[in-house]
Amino acid sequence: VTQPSVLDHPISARRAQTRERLITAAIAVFADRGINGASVEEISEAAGFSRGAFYSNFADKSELVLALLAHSMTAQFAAAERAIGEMKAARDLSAEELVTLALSAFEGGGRPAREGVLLDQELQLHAAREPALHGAYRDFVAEGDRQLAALITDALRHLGLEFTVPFDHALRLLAAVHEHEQRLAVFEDQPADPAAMRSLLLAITRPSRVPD
Amino acid sequence: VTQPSVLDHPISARRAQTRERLITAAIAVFADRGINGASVEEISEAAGFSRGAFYSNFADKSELVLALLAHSMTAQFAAAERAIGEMKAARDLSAEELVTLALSAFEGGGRPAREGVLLDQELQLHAAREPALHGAYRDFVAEGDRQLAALITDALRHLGLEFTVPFDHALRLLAAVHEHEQRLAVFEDQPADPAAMRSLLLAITRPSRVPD
DNA sequence: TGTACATCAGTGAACGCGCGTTCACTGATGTAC
DNA sequence: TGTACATCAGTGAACGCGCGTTCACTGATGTAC
Repeated sequence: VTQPSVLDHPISARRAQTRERLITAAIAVFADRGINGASVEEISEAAGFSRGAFYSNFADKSELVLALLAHSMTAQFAAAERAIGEMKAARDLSAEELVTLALSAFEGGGRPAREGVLLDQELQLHAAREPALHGAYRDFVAEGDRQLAALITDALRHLGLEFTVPFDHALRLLAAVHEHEQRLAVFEDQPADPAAMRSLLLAITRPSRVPD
Repeated sequence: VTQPSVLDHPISARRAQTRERLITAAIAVFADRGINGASVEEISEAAGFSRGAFYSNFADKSELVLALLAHSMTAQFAAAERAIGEMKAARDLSAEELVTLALSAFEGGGRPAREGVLLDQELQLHAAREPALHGAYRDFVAEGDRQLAALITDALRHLGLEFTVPFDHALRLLAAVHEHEQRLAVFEDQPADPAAMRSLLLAITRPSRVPD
């Protein structure tokens, strides 16, 4: 679903920067007010612009949401790249630290945890309600899974482990548990407790039979 | 957090019924419009009343949300009871069927799957944004976990299985995976694929050493 | 059982505020000579 | 480099709609004798 931009002109650097600032502001405002609860005024003001500037850059509020989805995707991929790098550099991490590191890249694309979790949940709900976004959201998830698969494969090799269950099941289990813990952590004062994740890892991995 | 009702009078049967109809309507409207996106008019109309009736029964929209949270809790507990009954009656279910049966009682309290999932997610997000609701929501989750623990204990005994990981970790893993699959199913046309759940169960259970 | 009155539950019109969106404008940036 | 003009990006006032909430009212239910 390619949404035509407001203008077909090549966008100037100044314009791109304004858009970027509006999107960044929207992330924060959406996270704490909700997509429906956030007003165009709040977003514009948080970005340091008037409402007019908003409408000069986005056809309407729903185009912003679309842009934000795309932005989240990009941010997530960048965070994944970064995580791969960190993982390769890390030498003395435990299995669940390594896996949590990998997974963390996939919620909120490296944003503050609470904000990223709430925004993702908000976007998911929004996409669920708009049939037009179902396809886009599925692609988003699928691509995320693909990148996550690469990361986890690396991590396992690095640790000398292999899964005792089919790889794609393992992936879904890890993602599910990570998401769940992150969501509950929003209501706690301390960060998420990694104990359940550790149990899961112990249960679904074993030393690799084929050392490299 | 005990919210005082609009009136302190004992509520008449008629009044109770109106409240009930408004709450039922609100569940459906919240699920597909979002809590913020649903108007008092839509809700009242769906229940077959005027807006005035709404304000005769709830101080304002946020009191309705509170009532709905309480209602969800009650519905969930009732569904849990029912699930226990069904489980005791069932004789020839596989392990993951039994566990999925138990878990299903805990999302949406026996409502249509899609509606229940969306509403729960909506309530969670709402509670996350209102610091005043954090405590109530935590209690809600804690009580749910307690009931789920009872259900799962029964199911395991029935199946002659025990967990290979600490019981409360197992509980969190099961809940996490179930939630995750339910949420993804909203975007698919078919119901959730139980394969990942099956893998999880295989990985974290073993035949019980202490037969009864 | 019937009548007179009091209270209750729900109606629907009205109000005012905030929001999304538009638009005539102005100051900033870019271009041509 | 400087001036004249054209285009672009953002401003802020204005508009109108929909929403939450209020309230004077009416028909329904309950009570007393």
